Amino acid sequence: MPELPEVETVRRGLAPVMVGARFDRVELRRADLRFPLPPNFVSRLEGARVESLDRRGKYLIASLSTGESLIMHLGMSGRFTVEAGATPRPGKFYFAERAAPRHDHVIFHMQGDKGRTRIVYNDPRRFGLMDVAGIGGLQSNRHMKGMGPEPLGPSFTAAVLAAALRSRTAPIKGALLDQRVVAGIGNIYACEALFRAGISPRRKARSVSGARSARLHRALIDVLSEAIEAGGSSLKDFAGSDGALGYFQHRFQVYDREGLACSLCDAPVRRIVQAGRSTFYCGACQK
DNA sequence: AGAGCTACCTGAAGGC
DNA sequence: TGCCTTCAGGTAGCTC
Repeated sequence: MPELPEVETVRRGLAPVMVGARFDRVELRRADLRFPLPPNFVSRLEGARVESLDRRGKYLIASLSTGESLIMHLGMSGRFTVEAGATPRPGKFYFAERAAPRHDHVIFHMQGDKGRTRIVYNDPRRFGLMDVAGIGGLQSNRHMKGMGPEPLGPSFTAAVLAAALRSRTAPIKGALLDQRVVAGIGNIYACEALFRAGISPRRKARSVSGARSARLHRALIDVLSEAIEAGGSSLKDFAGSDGALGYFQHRFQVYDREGLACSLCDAPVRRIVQAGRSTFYCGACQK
């Protein structure tokens, strides 16, 4: 489901109920997401207070009062829902309230100043993950290690982007999906940024330098910023944790628009497969 | 080291 | 209606 803008939207939805609140109880429906949850997952969280909720690439990171960090990734189909109020009794009432509890895998019962909330993690495909990094262990965590710069942070410059692309002979589209080049880009925003920059997704990554890399750098920042402002993109059932739908999908210029007219030149948008994934682009506008 | 491929898992949508 | 195939916002882990 989510790329950087969607994860940021989720973060903004969760922060008000998580930060400052305490894990009163952690309910595991199943402990095998993409990976098995780490040892003592529940006991490491219960009783801890959330000091802050941050995002790194497509990961959410809750810093805990214990000094440990809870790391969360939504995979393709992960979703958080916030429910206010006291924990309902299991049974009819609970299941009547939620549409599809079948894939509710982890439930955080939070106790905050203003009352109790349930934060429900639902993930049909179970490509998402949760991990806990020990004190001081966040940077060396297997999921954090080697991740590229934050595209909306100060360390992501056109020169940094060009340097990361310099040694690569494979197509630029695939390089953008490599989280070591820049963090948080997925299939949608890779396609959209390349369109905005007028760069063919088939072009060798190392030939994206100079003015081209500057355009791509700008396009990545612009498209991600605009998507965050729009609350992300809602495909299928993606919604922010408050249930609100993002609307950036209405502004896609190429993604999922095969055969439709390019917004710049009217040529039909093409779809090709690169590294096993759909790429959408305008053959006339992108060189 | 880089690049390509498979695998993980479920559900939706389309063809017949 | 139902069966089958294809596709989906990600990424780890394997080969070459």
